[in-house]
Amino acid sequence: MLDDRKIKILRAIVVDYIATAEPVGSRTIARKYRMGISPATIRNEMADLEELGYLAQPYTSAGRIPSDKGYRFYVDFLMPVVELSQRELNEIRRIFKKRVKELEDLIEETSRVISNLTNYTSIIIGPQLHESRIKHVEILKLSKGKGLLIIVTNYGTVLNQIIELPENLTDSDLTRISNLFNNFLVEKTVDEITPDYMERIKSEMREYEQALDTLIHVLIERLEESKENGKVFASGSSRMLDFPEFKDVEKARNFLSLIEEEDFMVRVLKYTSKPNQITISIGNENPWKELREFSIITTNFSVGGKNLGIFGVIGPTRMDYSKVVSILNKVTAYLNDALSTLI
Amino acid sequence: MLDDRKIKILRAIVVDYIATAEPVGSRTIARKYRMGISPATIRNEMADLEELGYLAQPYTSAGRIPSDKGYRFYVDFLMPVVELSQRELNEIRRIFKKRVKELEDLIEETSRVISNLTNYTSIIIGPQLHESRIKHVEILKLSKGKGLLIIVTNYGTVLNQIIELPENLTDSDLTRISNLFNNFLVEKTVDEITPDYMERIKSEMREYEQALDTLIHVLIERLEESKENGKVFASGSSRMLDFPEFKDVEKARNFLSLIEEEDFMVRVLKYTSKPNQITISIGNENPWKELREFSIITTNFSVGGKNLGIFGVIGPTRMDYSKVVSILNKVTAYLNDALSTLI
DNA sequence: ATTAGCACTCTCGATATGAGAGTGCTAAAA
DNA sequence: TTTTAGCACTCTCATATCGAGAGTGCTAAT
Repeated sequence: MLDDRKIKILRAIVVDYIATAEPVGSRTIARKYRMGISPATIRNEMADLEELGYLAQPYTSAGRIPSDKGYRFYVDFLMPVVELSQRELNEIRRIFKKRVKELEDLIEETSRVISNLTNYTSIIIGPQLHESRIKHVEILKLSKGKGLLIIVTNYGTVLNQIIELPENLTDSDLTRISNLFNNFLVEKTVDEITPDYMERIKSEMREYEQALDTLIHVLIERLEESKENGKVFASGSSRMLDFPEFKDVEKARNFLSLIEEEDFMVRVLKYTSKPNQITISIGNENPWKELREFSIITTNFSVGGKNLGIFGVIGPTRMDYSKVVSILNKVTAYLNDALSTLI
Repeated sequence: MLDDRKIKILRAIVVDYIATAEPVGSRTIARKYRMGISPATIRNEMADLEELGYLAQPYTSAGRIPSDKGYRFYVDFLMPVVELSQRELNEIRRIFKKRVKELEDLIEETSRVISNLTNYTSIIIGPQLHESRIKHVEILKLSKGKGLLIIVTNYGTVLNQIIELPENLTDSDLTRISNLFNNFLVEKTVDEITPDYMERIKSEMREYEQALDTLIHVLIERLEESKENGKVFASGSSRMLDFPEFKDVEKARNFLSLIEEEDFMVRVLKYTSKPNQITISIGNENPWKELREFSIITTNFSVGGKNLGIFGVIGPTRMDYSKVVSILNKVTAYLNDALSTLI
């Protein structure tokens, strides 16, 4: 294990590098962090730390920068808990004081605040409906042959889907079918609504067999989809171009295309996050080589203990971990609170 | 007016510059575009064209590049109509063959195709509900004190809004209120639902006066909002970094922040577009100085002659205007068609 | 065990240089 | 009168050179 002095030096390097993005030299540390030992001694320690894998040197005779392992050590053992400033707190509160329209908007706003406060890119996966309960089902006729299937869940999420209806179906037929669906589906969780279960509806109403066939098919497909895939929002990807890490346009381009690939980002967030805790994934710890130079910090939000969605911050490995963690902590608390009173 | 030879030269310069992003010299034109006149003659003509404001010189003794006026002339008089390739046609058809879930998804997909095919950034304002008719209103109880107001329009768009309900309201109260709302609102256009009109509902049901008060307020607010503001989608902003215009990170950063500002982009699209035609706005023709170096091509989509939304492509003034116009034309046709059968 | 001293390494910014592309002008050719 | 060849000139851009500066590792002294 590292001795006390090595730890102090490692901490100084990580902190300084996060702040300046410049490789940190022995002289800087001695002067700026008042270690009480000479640069030469620090140099020796730094050589040790490099050998142990905590530091790296961009090129011979430059200062040192933290390696992924260095950041990991910092994150696990050294990172301070920072208090948010009054300004930051106000900004968070402001969002959650506004009256909400839809769940989705609240979540989108949340993503925006996180990005504003951290200056990194924020990504959020909206409500996943796994454990939600059906509140209401409605089938409406829009025009000849076209209808709209509407499903409402107890989280206030509304799914809808344009469907084809047999032209001879009357309004009262539709009402009967709607009622039947409601009888079968209301208060069931999305997970409980299996194709098998739905087969029973068909036997209830043989007369509409054909209409029900497609209807049920569409409904199941739609629910299946919403189980896993909440909508994805990303905010503040342009902010990243402020960091020296992206002064090279090629790198900026790669990062932005990555963010635009929603499916990929969903997989990343899902893989990275663990329920009810903040997880930090640093550089090469990510199993995707495209993310080798990024760190991802994720957490989830929930209501009544049920996991609803995931959000995360992505930035260069030289990330202000402690600030991001504080902000995520605070925002999650507010969001969970808002959700539980909202619903 | 320009004589024939000047026009030929101007065209050559615009075409070449759009393709290469390099200032075009007299020699290049003589060789590549086989004018049958010598570079010296071309030089004289180019000097004239510059004096007339159609060309500009990035610096003394570089080649010429088109000015905004030059592009404008090209767009108005010289631009060829290009046929789409089979590949491009297929890509467009593929999108519109898929079964649609919601109107919004179709629109989002459309935006994505446009960006894919043009390689520029595509922006789209989703359905504005001005002239849509209310199909159905539903008020559901989600939990104690919380409810959900759902409004369905004849375009299959579903608005929803979480609301507070008096705790003592029973389910049958809600049904009565829902029915009342439906009686008053169904088949009305969004524009027709004014606060005055809604006052009459209250007089119908004095017993629920307080509940109705907030309910009506929320409903009107929600409709008001949806009249103007469809959701905004942007696709392919990262693509822009491929253009040499953005090799400077600072410029890339500015562009991306611009795109992220949805409100601004909505204003731009609305100001730029004219109903039922493709409009092209070049560089300084845009009244916003932030857009001085960009061109915007917009058009709108509609169903049954009613304007539903706007979409546009934004890119550097050195834009492949004819290609973008062809693609927008084709996509609008397909989209309008899809919308009319969808609804 | 620590540190001063020093030679050495590497980057980075400034400066110089030359090739290349292109122009405008003049004078000759058509 | 119009076109063109020729040429001197301008400006950019890529490359090379150079020195300052920052930082290191090693050695020897403390």
